[in-house]
Amino acid sequence: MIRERLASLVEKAIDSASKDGKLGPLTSCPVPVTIERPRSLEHGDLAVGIALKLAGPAKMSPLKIAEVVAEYIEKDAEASSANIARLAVAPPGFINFHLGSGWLELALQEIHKEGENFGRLNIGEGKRVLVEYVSANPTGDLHIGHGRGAVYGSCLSNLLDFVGFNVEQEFYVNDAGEQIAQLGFCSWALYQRLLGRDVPYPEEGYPEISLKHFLEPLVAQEGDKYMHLDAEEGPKTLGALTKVVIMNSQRDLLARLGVNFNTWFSETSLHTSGAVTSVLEEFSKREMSFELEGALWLKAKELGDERDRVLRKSTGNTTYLAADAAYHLNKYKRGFDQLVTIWGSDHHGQVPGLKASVKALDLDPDKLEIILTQLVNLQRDGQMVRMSKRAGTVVTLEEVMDEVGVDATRYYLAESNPQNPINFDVELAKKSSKENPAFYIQYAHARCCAILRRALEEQVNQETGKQDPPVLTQAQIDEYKKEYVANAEVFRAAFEPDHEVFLHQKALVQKLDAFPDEVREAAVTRLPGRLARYAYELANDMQKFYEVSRVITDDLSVTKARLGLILATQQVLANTLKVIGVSAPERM
RNA sequence: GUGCCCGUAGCUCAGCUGGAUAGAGCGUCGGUCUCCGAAGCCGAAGGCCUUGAGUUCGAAUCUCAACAGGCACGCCA
Repeated sequence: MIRERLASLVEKAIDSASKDGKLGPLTSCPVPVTIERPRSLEHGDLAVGIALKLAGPAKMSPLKIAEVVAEYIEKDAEASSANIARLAVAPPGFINFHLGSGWLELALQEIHKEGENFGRLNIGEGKRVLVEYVSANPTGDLHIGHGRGAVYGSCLSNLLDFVGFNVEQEFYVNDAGEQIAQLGFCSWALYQRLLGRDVPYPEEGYPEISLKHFLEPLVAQEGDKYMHLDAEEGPKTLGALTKVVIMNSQRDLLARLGVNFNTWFSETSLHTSGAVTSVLEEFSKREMSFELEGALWLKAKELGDERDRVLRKSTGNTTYLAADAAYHLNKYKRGFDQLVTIWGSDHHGQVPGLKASVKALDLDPDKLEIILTQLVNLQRDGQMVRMSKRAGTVVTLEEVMDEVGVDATRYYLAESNPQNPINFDVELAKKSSKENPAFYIQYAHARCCAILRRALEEQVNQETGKQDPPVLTQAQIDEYKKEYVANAEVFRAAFEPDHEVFLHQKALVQKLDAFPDEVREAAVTRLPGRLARYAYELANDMQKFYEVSRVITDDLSVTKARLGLILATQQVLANTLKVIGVSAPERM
């Protein structure tokens, strides 16, 4: 908020200066003004590097431009009333602002006004967006890679919702084709074996050990009622049953991770409804496909792919791409304004094919955004854990969550950017689970709550040994909350003249104030992990503030002001944690 | 071989659309609780941003090349 106001002041100054002919050939500000945060405190609270960007078009030295712009800002009546304490030009051409406490008071008031909506934006304008992610085969346990996609997709969905999109989250169930047939054979064999019939287990199938825990409850519940089935019906029936068991287990596990879907879209339904055949007809109607050697091909090369792709094999079976094309056509037909598809990076080879099929159907390719999440290398004590599905040595997501804790797992996966590969060391994560960032942030939140509780609770007087009454009553707190909204000046008493102390206080408020900017940045770059890191920084600033500023004091006006600051901090921490899907406990 | 992703402190990661002295956490070492939660705070050590060119006022950031790692290159899903 502060930055926005400042940016418009700077822009205004540039406009008037250029109209006065003070900026060479410029007649208006050609580039948007962005206010930055200087790294070093010596450079002030905020800075603008616009003069450096204007140097080219204005044909003047950046320093000179900065001086001119600074002069115009100082002339501006609004600027002088806006409580800028000091303004300085520094080489190579920065304009640095030192802000007075008035800005800070307004920032705090804003947070109290908005409450749980502080940081919420409307860049989505209510547009409907579908986020598809995880989309694992229902043939086994989810692993850490799925976990990453799940957490990323979930955080992105929360974030898009927070910035005003109407978000739906969908899991595409790959429940058709070869893999599910394999599941049928394996589960049928395993079913019989569990009930004592000596049949061989398919050698090429999923490892027996990775399927066993899904079949066991099934056997316990259903008993031997399917034992009479033949070699055709057995795999079909058991496959279908096992699929449901696995899907339920995936759903439950994801829910534990805070990942919840609106819809589970079945690939099979695309085949049974005729959507796949109809999309193939659509391709041929548009002359975007051709037959060669008994197979049906998509003319993908014409549409930017490096080669053409098979839609229907010479066996008559359709390919994965055909189903995917049908699926995405279905998404478009459902009327979303934006489609976000999140895939593991091992599927990046499919991207051109999918994009080509979208173009071939004359759908708007700009609506479809495909985001790839890089792989997670699972380590244990620095040693790479080789993941082999065949050997059954996959470490499941559930095991990781059990070992390192749900919040820590979620935070760790949320924090990283999807395009970077990450190493997840289970032992390290476990070891540091007491000092991990998720804990630290939650601790800061709990501490804010503790301060409020402290104010409301009776205290044992250390000298007299008797109970002292609470410093504040709930009625007073309620009264204060109204004041926080009504009058920004109540916060003035929170700040101290002592420079060192004030720096910490100011840093905290500035960080709070930056939240909406962080949200915007995270949303447009599709990097919700920024907010995870922001939460950590905010927690850090809160702790530093806490060290030097006593909240509950004898001075009621100071107590009131600082409590307002603490409540604002708690609010923003809670808002951030909500987006990244980590719980915000009141005590721990 | 081709395409995509990546290479920043001992380890795990940030670094926004090129901008001021490259930042955190963990780990290491040293301080700090008669006082709102010490799961905290303060300080120190730790860097040829893989290498080499280029673009420019200015590059960890953009371009090209090399080197190293990962993934994908099917009428598999």
